[in-house]
Amino acid sequence: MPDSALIETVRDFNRFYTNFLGVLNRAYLDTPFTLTDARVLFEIGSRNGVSASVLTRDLQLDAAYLSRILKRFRGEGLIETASDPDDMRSQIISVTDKGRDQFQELGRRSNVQIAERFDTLAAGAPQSIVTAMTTIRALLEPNAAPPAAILRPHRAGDMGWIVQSQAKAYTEEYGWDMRFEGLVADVAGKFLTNFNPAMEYCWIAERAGVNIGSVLIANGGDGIAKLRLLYVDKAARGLGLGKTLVDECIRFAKARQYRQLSLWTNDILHAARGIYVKAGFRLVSEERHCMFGREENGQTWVLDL
Amino acid sequence: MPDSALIETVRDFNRFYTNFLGVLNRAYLDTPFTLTDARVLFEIGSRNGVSASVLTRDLQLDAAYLSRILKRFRGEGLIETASDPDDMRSQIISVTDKGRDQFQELGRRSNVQIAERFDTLAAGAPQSIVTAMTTIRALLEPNAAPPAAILRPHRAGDMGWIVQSQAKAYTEEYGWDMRFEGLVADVAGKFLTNFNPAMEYCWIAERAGVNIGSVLIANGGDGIAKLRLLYVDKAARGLGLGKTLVDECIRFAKARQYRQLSLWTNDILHAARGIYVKAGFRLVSEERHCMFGREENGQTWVLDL
DNA sequence: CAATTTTATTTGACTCAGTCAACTAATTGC
DNA sequence: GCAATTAGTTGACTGAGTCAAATAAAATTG
Repeated sequence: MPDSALIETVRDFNRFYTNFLGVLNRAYLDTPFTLTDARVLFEIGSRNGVSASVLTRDLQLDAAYLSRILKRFRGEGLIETASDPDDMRSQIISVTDKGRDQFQELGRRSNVQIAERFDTLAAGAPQSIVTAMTTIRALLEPNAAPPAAILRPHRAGDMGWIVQSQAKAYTEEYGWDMRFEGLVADVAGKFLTNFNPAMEYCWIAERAGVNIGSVLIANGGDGIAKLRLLYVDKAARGLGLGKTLVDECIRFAKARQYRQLSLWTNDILHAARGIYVKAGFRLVSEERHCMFGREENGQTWVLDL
Repeated sequence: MPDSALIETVRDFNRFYTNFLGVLNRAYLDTPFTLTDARVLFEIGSRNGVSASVLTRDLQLDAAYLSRILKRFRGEGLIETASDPDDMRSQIISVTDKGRDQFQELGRRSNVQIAERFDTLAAGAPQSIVTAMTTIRALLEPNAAPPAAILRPHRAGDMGWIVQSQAKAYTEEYGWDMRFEGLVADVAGKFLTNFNPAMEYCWIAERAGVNIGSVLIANGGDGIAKLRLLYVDKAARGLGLGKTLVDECIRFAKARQYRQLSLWTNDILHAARGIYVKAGFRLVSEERHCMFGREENGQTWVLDL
């Protein structure tokens, strides 16, 4: 549950941006088109044939209202419609040359309007605004074009991200206290301070510029590799990402000729344990503990390589 | 003149956000109020007396239309108006208790709506979105006053944020390597693992739901308090926040009857050192080192309490 | 396979958000 | 002192958008 300060900031921004858009959208008063007219024409012009019911759905418009807009556009020669041979109820709408000229003219006016508004801003401000807009768009609409997750090596700040994300997630999901965050920070700190790139590695899973998972291998000595800080963000679970991260660890451990891969987990982390079992790990010890405020069952698993 | 790719991105974002706001604003259909009603009531409720002409200007509304809204609100007992003694044409509008209850209810519904929408997002996404929104707002409206920063105690994830932010900032600003992040993680981990709330504390500076600074006090034994991990985000510098954080540390250390406050810094951190000097710290030792990849001059400062 | 339900689209009737013009009262500026 | 402007209100009106009912076509059900 996002905290109230965050929610208040979103609402404040929404009020601000409603006014901002209101000023921009009033420009349509200089044309015979309403904002809705423009949205419809633009959507038709951006697609290669589209049905009215699809427009109704995507633009959240009343079907009767859309019908009237389309009738008017047909009358003005901006669009043409043809019956859909696959569904005689339906019509396929496309834009005419005249219509394309019109929405391109609307586009030019909109471009000029934004250019004028942005010319008044400080140097560099437009680029920063666009970067921020892209961030908001990508985060609010992650499924729009779900880019593939990639695995990459860690870089500055990622250990902090691991600490923050796991602390928040496990405090919320299991009620663990700050000592858990302390332990994760300690593990992360030691990993970085003593990092040996020949035998150790950290993978970060990232999607659309946002971190969504992690795992690291540390050298435990005596030919034993330690798999640590496996984590998949709630929003990215169920996609096999955890398995991918563990598989990558096993591959790395074998390539570096470790003789064994070892890990400590808590049995309450069911999804993770399922991955370990399927990967061939065996349980070698377990003990009850209260390290994080709740009584848990810690377990050590190993995989012979 | 901003380039066409930038303009196109702005327009694309505006189309997206128009739809996003359209979905949010439709929530008002569950109340007898229109979106404009809500905007008016909210604006009146957020100010300590306001005139109709000011509302007309700030909300970009037709004066006749606003007049009707206000008449209806008066009829429903949501607002009350009084003549302005300085201008008998003008009226000062204020919200009644009933009106305040009403817009607080609208606010609650809006909060729930946004909370539900944001709960579906990836961990960290709400924070990133809010940061981006704050950036857009500040750049499009440079004359608006930034919201006040607050200091609060740490909670789950904050140590991770400290590690991440300082690692990114100092890698970028000074080229320090991962061992710096390792050290910060180690300090943070030990602080949490051994946390003693009677003698230790961590302050997080937050603005509009976004973390912007930190500092912590750890018990170094022998009556010595250690000031650690002082940090102010680049976007919040120059406002005296660092001094505020240090002052809070000194106050806490004195209240807990430590005999001395000690800290280790690097002289390249000029702003921080300036704060320490002004606070009365004295330099007791310094040594060249290469702990983070670059040759730096580490310094230990102390303040007798 | 026929009957029923659902979907796509259109048209009629209607609501009401918002605009424009004209008005009164008060203030400002020359 | 008077003309111009501002603050606010009311009357009349436009048109964006909604709701219901209609026809035609497709999908579903028994």
